Amino acid sequence: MKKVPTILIADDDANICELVRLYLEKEGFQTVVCLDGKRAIEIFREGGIDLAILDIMMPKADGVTVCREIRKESKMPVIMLTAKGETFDKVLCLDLGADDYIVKPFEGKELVARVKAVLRRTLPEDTENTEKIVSYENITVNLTNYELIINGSSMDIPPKELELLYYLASHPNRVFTREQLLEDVWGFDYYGDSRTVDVHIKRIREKIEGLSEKWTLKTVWSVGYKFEVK
Amino acid sequence: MKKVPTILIADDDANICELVRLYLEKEGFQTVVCLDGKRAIEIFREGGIDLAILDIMMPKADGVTVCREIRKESKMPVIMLTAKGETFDKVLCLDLGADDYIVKPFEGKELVARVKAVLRRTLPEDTENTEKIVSYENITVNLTNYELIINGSSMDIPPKELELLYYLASHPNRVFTREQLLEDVWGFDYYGDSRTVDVHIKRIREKIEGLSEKWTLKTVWSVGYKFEVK
DNA sequence: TTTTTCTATTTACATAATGTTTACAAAAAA
DNA sequence: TTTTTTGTAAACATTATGTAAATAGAAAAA
Repeated sequence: MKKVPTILIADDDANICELVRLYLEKEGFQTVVCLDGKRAIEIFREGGIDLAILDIMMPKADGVTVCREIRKESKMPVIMLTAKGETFDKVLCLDLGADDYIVKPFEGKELVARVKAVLRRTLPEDTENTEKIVSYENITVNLTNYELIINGSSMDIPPKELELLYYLASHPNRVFTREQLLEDVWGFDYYGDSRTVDVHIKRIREKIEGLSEKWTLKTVWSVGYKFEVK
Repeated sequence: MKKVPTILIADDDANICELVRLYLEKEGFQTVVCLDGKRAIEIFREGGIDLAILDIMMPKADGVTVCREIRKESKMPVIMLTAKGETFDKVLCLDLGADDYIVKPFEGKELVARVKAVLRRTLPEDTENTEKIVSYENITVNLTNYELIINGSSMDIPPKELELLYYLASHPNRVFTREQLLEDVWGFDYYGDSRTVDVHIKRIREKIEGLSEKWTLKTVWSVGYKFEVK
């Protein structure tokens, strides 16, 4: 359900690259590393990058140039890396369109926090503006606030059940196989028993069944499940 | 329809004052100049100042003292001026609450850039200068006076807890992750343990839970916390 | 129809994931 | 100094999740 962000790391110092890579991968991010600015631009153009960490001082094309280049073509978030004492203007940096900057030497904690903060501010903007809410008659499934409201009162429901319900409800009347649900709700890299879906469906039903004539969680024999709306 | 920011310059060296004044006025800022710390405090108290540039070494009251005095009463941005080689601890400086510091001798470009950067970071917050008060039924969280009033009587609560409560209460029913709360309540440059949030939530709950049916601090499993209002 | 086979539902349980509380140390304020 | 606030780590508690097995139900075959 949640894609792992891929982060481009560009620094001519291989040790720094390695350090940053380790910190980020420990947090579950995917990383791509390169040692000069020219290569960084190539990788960026190939696509698939969610955030770039650019050293200011790099051979072939410095961080400022790379950042400017990226900004010409995209709003992808950028964090600049700068050595302490290096002549560098942080204002220039932010004016360039960089989203944040980190001064070397830095702590892992700080790096990770800044990366996460920038991603939170930039990535979710698409999803934050389109609130993840789906409603029918007297039911509202709100994935933004993790809320399930039926007949005006909010109900307690565990996250996975809510996600599953939201997924089904946001594609009303469409049947999904257990495998599809596992892939779409649990994630492409989830390797588990498809009976798991059944159990979750049951648990959701306990909470919502009989509360409306207009909608229901229906079993489609030998196929899967659907959220049926009349 | 943007008001021109007024900047207070305090330095015992009249030449420096003049230099700073010229740089800033060239950029369209309004300025007020004074030569010692005591006068700086007076001018600050008279109001109308948007940012102060304070030399650390000044007669009557040094920059550190002035900054501390200002911080007692307001969040007005402050930039410290320090001579190269002067014994000075930039950490102390920022801990004081200063927003930035500039080492003499400086270039006009740098000065202007830093002033603009600080204003950009701080002014927009000030524009939300409507009183920071939020109320529901029998609870009033007042961040302006650091007051928490429930059922008409004011309760003792430490500042951080109040800030957290205020933040949550001012976005009712919205879930925040621990990371978001750390960033928004503690500040973007805080890199502490996210369990810290839990502990603060617990401490707030000890003080406010059970005092109303209409609102509560709710845990949203695997997500974070929210201030729920019915 | 009856039987068989396949599929879904339910239950119970183990384990994993997450939240809460406590205790204490460090930092800040009084 | 003493007190209060704040942050951290660890023990503890709770909730969620996934799996397996037992049970029930529907469709297909005899």
